[in-house]
Amino acid sequence: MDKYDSLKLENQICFPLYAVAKETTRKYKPFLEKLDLTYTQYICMMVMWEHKQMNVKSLGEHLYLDSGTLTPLLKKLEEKGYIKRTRSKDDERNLNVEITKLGMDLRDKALMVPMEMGKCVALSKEEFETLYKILYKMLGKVNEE
Amino acid sequence: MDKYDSLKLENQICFPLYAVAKETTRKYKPFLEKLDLTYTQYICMMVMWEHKQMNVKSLGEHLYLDSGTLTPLLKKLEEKGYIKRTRSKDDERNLNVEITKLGMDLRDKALMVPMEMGKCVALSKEEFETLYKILYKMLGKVNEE
DNA sequence: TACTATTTAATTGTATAAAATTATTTGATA
DNA sequence: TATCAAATAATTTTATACAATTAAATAGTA
Repeated sequence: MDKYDSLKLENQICFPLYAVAKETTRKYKPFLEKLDLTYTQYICMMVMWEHKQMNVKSLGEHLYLDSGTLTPLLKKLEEKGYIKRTRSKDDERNLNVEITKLGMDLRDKALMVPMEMGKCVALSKEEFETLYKILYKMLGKVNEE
Repeated sequence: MDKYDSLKLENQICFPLYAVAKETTRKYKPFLEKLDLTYTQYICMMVMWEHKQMNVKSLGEHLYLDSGTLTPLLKKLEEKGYIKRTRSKDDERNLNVEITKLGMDLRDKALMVPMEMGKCVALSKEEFETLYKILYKMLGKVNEE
């Protein structure tokens, strides 16, 4: 127990958070490759599958990402043909993102992803729920103020 | 409850993991700037403060990072004067990383970081410990196989 | 010993991320 | 209405990350 204990990796909560997030994302790769998606593109498609249509700002709020990340990412998704980007007529500052037929078709193939990933996460139902609650609590707290 | 529920962000554990890790890392920035460190450089220094000396491979195992990330990062830390990089004489494949006097001096200033960050994480002692256990369990599981 | 396989860093290429700045459009108001 | 402020994406810059490849050194072995 010395003065510098607080600076040890093992005493920090943020390090395992960082490492688990990174390793988990990495685990997605083989499954997402079959859909020609990266992890960030995948979570973006998840929002689009559900909402069909959304502007960049809202998308960023859903995903905790800003336009610096989203703009190039959305251009790639558009190149793949999964979404369409158009300026809103009501307010030309807004860029509207809309899912395409091809994008919607991808949804059925994507069902395999959470199913396969579920096998990789070795948590009980209770642990899953506990983790879920704590993370969303942190997300609320980290974001406030 | 429909067929596609598993593809909603809110039903996935990996998304809040990803978001919390990202937002938490971002919270570090103002504190780490005072030390002229990024988050990745900081966790790298944490290992060096504790071990004083270590090769790139071990460092990567501690941090879950590979040479593609570490090589440029370590060069930057060397430029700042916090570490020294030298080939091992026993085995010239190994690059030995050693902390410098300047690097060790940084340790006292760094004590402020976990202290300040502690205030930002709104978790009870119990939640902290529960989260800690679950994350390390996942780290074990995600990495095995 | 000569040859092969393995280990270790470094390099290359692609994709995030975030902060800061810029450009355009819209809203507010004097 | 003219001007200023705010909102929204895009751009620029810097720093990760990781997969795949390369290069060098070492270990193993016929």
